[in-house]
Amino acid sequence: MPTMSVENYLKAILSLHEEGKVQVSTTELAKRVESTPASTSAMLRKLGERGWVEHKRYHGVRLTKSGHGIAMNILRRHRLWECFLVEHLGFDWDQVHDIAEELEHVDSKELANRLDAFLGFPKLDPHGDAIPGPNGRFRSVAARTLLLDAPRDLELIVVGVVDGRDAFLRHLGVLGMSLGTRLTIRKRHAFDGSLEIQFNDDDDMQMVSPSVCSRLWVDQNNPEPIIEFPHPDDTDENRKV
Amino acid sequence: MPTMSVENYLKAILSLHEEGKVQVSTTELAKRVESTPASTSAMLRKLGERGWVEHKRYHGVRLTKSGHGIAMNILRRHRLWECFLVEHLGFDWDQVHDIAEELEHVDSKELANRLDAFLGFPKLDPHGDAIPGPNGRFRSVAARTLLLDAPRDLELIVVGVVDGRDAFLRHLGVLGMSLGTRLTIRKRHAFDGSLEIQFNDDDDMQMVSPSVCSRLWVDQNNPEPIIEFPHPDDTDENRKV
DNA sequence: TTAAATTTTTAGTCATGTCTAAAAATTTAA
DNA sequence: TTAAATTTTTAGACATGACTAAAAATTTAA
Repeated sequence: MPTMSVENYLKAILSLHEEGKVQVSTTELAKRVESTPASTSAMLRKLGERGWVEHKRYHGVRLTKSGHGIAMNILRRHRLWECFLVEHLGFDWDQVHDIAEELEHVDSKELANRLDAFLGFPKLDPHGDAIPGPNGRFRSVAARTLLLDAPRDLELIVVGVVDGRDAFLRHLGVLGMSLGTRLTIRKRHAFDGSLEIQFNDDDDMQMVSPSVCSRLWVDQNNPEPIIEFPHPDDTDENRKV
Repeated sequence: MPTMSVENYLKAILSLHEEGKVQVSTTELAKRVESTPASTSAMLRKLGERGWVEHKRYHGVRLTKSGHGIAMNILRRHRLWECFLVEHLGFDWDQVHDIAEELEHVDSKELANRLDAFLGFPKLDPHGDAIPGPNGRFRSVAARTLLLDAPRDLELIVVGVVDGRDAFLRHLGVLGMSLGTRLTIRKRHAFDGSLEIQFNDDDDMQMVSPSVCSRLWVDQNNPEPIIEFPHPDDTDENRKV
């Protein structure tokens, strides 16, 4: 039932959450959706009334369970369409964003699920971002992926090294990483393949070279999303395709 | 640039034109777009101002060249998406209308053209309706199609009979058909495969059995649409895919 | 801690597109 | 041809979602 405008606001709040902001400020959100703080303020009141965000005047918003669910769904559809546009229609990965921005609002669970199946249940979109499953959660990574191959926006934990030489382990120490470090890939730089990593313990960002990333095993850290919301009857297992 | 609402009105006017109405009345149009005559009246004023329809107060509307072009484009996208949904996502042909109704408004010529190519430049959608090409005109039928295999909504001309027996030719006479008869398929009945045919000379409708349809050769009658509008630089030949 | 700067909200408009009710124009029928 | 019925348009509201300008609250700095 939410309008396109509402969906865009919820999606923008989600993306700011994903960037580490727990409370999202009105001005920040306005910038993200390309509107004014005044319009955003009005919208936040409405989103609050409908139970999609928690909003304390002058103190920013955060998504509620149901708001988070809606936003994850938009993100899912956006990224599935991006896959389709690149893999099947031959668009370049940098041309598809605006079109997916429109397609994502086409409202049909059935459509998203069938498209998902048609694409072979991809875990990553063409930009290397994680695609939420039909339950509104990011899909699990196959245990022990190389950091280099892991999806963006998913909290990971370092579980092993490919290369046990002292020099490499010392270098890891310099980067502030070790076994057990919790981190999230935030950006892939196409130019040299390096990743921008967020360390989840202190929220620091760090650039990591592809040669380091290809020597680290990671696994998905938290099966539960920060805010829990999935309905018991809407899991990966009993999806209707 | 037109809004979703405008697109829906133009599409509805087109479909009424296709059903033989030269001038479309406000009430009729209101019924088709599921709004009130008052809202429709207001919209018609706007469509007139923008040059998409010709509207004389109290006397109905008809599409202008540019309005016709826009409407044909929506129809094209609608039918291409229906093809995609049925052929690639495995929907039943009777489930796809509402979804295509949303997808058709996603505004990208590039997307439509690539989708068209992906689908193999189909001439018919899953309901047997003709799909307009990128130039905004229905595509030509391959010369001498069986009437049974011809697309809907395209003016055809009877050019031959498969079966020359007297009995068949007499039956044709009873139906009011002969070589040179101009007609348009308006509906396919899934139940028995019979077609509802509109005779373009007198606007009469007639039900024709599939056994008759499979014995008649037809060709496309008028390469030009009733209202001419294609731009010289936007033809089937120089399409960008 | 108080004044200045910043952020957020409210107030008031505007555009789009919808509606109902009433008025105006046209068509139909007596 | 005039009255009745129908169709179409206008008038006046309303909802959504955007904007600018101004007021209120909060944060920062002196």
